[in-house]
Amino acid sequence: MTYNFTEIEKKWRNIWEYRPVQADSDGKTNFYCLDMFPYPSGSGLHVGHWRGYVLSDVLSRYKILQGYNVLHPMGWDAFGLPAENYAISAGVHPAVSTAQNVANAKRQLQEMSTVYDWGREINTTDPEYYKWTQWIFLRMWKHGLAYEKEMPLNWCEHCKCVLANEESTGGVCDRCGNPVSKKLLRQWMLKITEYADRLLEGLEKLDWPEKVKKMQSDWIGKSYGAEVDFKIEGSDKSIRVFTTRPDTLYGATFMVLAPEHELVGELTAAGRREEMERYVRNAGAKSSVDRMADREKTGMYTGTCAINPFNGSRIQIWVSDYVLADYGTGAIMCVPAHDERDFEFAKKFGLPIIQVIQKEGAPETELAEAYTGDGVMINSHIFNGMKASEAKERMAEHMEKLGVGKKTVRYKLRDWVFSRQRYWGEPIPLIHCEKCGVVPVPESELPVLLPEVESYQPTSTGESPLADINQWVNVTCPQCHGPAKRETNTMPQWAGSSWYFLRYADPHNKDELASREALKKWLPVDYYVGGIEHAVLHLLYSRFYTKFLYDIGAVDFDEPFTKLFNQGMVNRSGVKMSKSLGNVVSPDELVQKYGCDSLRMYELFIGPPEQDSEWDDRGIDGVYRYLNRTWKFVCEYKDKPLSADSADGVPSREFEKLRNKFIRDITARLNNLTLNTVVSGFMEYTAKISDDARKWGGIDKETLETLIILLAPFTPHIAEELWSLTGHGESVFKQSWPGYDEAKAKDDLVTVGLQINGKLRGQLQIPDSESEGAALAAARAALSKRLEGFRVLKEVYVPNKIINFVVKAAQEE
RNA sequence: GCCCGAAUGGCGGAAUGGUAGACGCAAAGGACUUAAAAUCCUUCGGGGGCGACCUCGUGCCGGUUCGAGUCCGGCUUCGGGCACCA
Repeated sequence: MTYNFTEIEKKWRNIWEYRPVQADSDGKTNFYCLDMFPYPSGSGLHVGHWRGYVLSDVLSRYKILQGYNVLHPMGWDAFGLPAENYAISAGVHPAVSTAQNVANAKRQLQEMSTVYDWGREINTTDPEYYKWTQWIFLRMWKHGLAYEKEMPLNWCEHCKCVLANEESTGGVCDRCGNPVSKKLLRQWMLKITEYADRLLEGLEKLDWPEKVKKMQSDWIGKSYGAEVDFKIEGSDKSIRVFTTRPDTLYGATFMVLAPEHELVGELTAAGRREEMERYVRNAGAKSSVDRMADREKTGMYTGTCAINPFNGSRIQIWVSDYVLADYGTGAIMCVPAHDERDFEFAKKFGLPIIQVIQKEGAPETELAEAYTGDGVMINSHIFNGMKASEAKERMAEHMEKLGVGKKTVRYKLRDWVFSRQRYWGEPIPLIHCEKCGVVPVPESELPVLLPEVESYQPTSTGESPLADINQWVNVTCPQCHGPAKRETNTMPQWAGSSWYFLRYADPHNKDELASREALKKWLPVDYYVGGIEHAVLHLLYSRFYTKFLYDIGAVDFDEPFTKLFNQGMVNRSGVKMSKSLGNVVSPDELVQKYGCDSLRMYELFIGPPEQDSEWDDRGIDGVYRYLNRTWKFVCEYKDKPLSADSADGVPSREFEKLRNKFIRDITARLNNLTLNTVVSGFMEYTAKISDDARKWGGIDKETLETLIILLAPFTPHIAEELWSLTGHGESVFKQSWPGYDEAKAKDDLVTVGLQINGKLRGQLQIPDSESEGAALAAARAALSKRLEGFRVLKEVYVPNKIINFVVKAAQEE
């Protein structure tokens, strides 16, 4: 009587394929449980991927048993650099390698027996799918959200491609880890900044980890301040700056322009031009990494001055690369007394420092460093004596009155660089006509198919490989029918994943991205499971897309994911599993050796789901042994109900109590998603009822069958087989999640800890309903020896928990 | 530099302010076996005692409380995010 998992798992996988475990009837509450879909890499899935998928599968199966109508789909994010880079390194066409990788990953997922609805499988590289990816882009273009711009962009020489701001972290390419440089290119941009405020406000109502919300709001980076105009001496022009500290305006003793600022050439005095050009060129050539690593301030005086609009003093205009061209106005007013960077710059170049805020009670001495705290205004004319925090508001109003500035708001968020110079992506459905300019491909002609080519290697020129395919590039203009050329850049990997969750609701629709009805039924996503690495990429882009689709009336909700859960990574030797480190554990062998149920349960047992965990090859033995014991236990006792001798009812009441308690605990733990403790709970409970069954020579049917149902979401095969062995013809997933009765879960006797001065000194078993007086009397008796010679100052009684005597030695009095 | 987390046995980890170390791994001893594997039983934070027991113990220093792994203040170390955003 051994547990033959190979046979059992094979058997049920086959049966489930014909009769998928999927809730189907209407009239139930709908529940949309979604995994972040993977890009199908060549190395397949490892045990780290399984972690999230097991979690969402357990949750889906639990909801099915609770009677929900569950949508749990899966698909493939198959366009983009990772897929293309893999294809290039493997020397095969991306379409071929992608298809292979999808097939392999799908096989792995099916070996997990996840309840994915494969009838809804989607693939971002399917023309029927990317037709709608292109459609959304066209709608954005028509609404003025997509625009073309030539500007210095993040360029990765290794990927030979531009990167979005979000894809360049710490000056390094998010994809390949190589340094990013700036390159002047004409690119398509999406005006995500137009949604900055709504993307920020929308976070409030989301049930997401605080960490992710914070990362998004930091990324959007809203700051309140003022724009101020500084007149240029000897010119009628002025320089506009953005500052969050209008209260420090009297302390502005110089200005700095970014090297890329448009006025740099004009303001540079004749004798300094050559040197300035050199400085600007050097600054532009620095990679982002160098620019950040090399924090020593450099800069050059233009030879021109501006006028401080409040006190009329002449202040020098400098150029330095510590000012960013693409934030604010690309120019700043510098208040060295109250800004660390300005202080450093002023010290280095001998520029004046005027303190305008004094820390309350601090002596009036020269500043050794910038003071950035609050305080009282000094050297600020009529504002002297005011608190700086209040002066901020007053002075902003004052400058509005004088007409030299106005209150404003700025964001760190930049527009989204949306075009890529690579082959393996959705073609951007636009046409460049010499006469008509940029013309959209008519919606009726979508999708614009990605042409089949022999050579898809990236070029270094900043142009897509598609530019070489003349017969594809050259078209007639849809408007004037004259000669025109297709846009040859493709969309970034994020395009297809920014809306895929909508398509699952209605994956085969040929007329719309999804029908109103289907969207209404399923969206927004109730539960979204995935890694934290997409905190500001995919999750921000998806929210932007959803808000746009809401605005054009395509969907009637404006946040796509109601609840987000980030599962922790699975590490090995303290580092992330990755193919390049060679520390990847493949689930395939483990399934072969221990079975899918064991691996599923071990993935949960390994640690708290939201925390990173360390993979231990031997740990899986524990759950494997547990499942074997459970198997033997059920098989041994399925035909041994409690005998008639136990008619006094004691054993069945005991089982009833244990059962109700366990259902209560497991349900609570499942709702909390503390799934590691669910597994330990099963181990303890099964051991306990096995012992009792042995003790009494049997176990009641309900207790045995409840165990099987409760196990079903976690270890579906063994549960289904045991369910069948206990004489049921219908799937265990047609059962209902068991309820419990709090009254029946109650213990008659409770164990109470006995303490003296907070230290444990004994235990006491008392009836649950014992009165406080009786409990204290019993406790006093139990500790009588220890209490001798002490005076009891206080007795603390916490029912069902603890009795504490606060005492003092008699002779101390 | 700024902003988040985290710190508990040999290891993964458990513990609504109430009996710290559940559950599992590893290790040691035993049973079964010709033997091994598998399985089952026992032990398993440190120190002390023949012993029922005593004592110390949740990164460090303080505080609140009858009682702190848990709450508060100040550190240390590690991990993550952002990083010249004016």
